[in-house]
Amino acid sequence: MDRMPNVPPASGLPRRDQIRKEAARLFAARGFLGVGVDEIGKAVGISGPGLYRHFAGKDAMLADLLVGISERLLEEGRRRADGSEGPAAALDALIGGHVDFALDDRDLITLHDRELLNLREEDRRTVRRLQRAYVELWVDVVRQAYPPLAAPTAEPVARASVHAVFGLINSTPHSHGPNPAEVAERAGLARGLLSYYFD
Amino acid sequence: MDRMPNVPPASGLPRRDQIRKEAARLFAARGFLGVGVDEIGKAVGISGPGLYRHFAGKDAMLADLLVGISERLLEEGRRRADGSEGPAAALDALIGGHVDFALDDRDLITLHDRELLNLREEDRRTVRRLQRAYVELWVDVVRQAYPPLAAPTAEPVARASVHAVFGLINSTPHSHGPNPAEVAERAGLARGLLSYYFD
DNA sequence: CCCACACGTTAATGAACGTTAACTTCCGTC
DNA sequence: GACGGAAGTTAACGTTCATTAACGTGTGGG
Repeated sequence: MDRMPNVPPASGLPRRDQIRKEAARLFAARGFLGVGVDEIGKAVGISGPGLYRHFAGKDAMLADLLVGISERLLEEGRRRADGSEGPAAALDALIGGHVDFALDDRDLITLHDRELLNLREEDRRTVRRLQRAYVELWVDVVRQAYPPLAAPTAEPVARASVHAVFGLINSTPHSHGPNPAEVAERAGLARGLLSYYFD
Repeated sequence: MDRMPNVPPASGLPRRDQIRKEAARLFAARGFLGVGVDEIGKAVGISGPGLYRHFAGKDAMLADLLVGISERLLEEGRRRADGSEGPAAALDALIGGHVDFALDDRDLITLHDRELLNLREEDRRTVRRLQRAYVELWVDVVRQAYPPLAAPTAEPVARASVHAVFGLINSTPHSHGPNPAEVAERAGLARGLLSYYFD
């Protein structure tokens, strides 16, 4: 019986990373439940069941993607905030970092808030915890950067402002292609939104 | 053979509206592909296939929901903008209207930008066209309300601002329960974001 | 009275899908 | 040079699910 040969990755990426990338692309385009494992396999040049050598299952792929992006957002956000001098610079660093993610990992940003409900309960808790910590980081920095928001009663306002900035930046992939000028504009808008509280 | 009796709607709503409501709730909670027709049927007190007396299929339910909310948003937005005196009042009216939708049809607002990709090509085009018209309405009003944004080069900024306001208002259902105070706060934030361009 | 029709029911169908099983191929190592 | 494990393959399994088929029931107008 003749069978298809075992052909190596052929790309520079390790197979596991290649799977991550293609799965993210497909999930973003048609939703987690709208994509079959055979299709993911075909995208990386292997058969569907072949994926099980690299991930425990389809659920595990989604969990890997969402936990990964959440961890990297938080980690990089902390690194940038800590490496900045003063709250204003920290805020600029956070904005820049988030914009970078929205550009480089556009698919993951899309999945990040759309496919949470397809995670196993435990993974969902993990991701939510990371997301919460990331928001907390932003809220702290914003309240330091804009003293009026430091008042206890202004906490919900600060939180809502942060969500508005996320919505603004994250809507980039939603609209047109990766237009750097437009993205820079959005970063400027984000600063503008927050600087409103200076008046 | 004994069978289950035919029991009438039992609720004040017509069956079709009852199905709309429950389907929206379930789709919002677990995603279009994550909900089976039997489950929707059970939620309204009939069997799964019984739904086919009211809708042509599961796809048709989603299409009905998304086209419906898009039409109502546009229609009500136009009514409010036309009924206002001056651009500033029109903008306030638009914000108020959108907030009302986010409160009253919270599930639909969630679905509106998450389940587009599960529509048949034709329905997707219809919804996108309505969404685009709604955004256009907002952009026009915003540019009239804030003269600096009327400049041709400021068009992308105006558009991004509108998306930011949507993100801000629509994130309400994402977070906690239906807290009127918080929603009012978000409406205020939305005005604040835009009034930034007055300076 | 009856009968047409709206509105249900249960059973069956057929396709899609995630996962497991059994088997093959290639390569680095002793 | 054998061999063990990593990384594939195809085939099969069991479920789930949307949809259709066939059949029943209540009700309002003739």
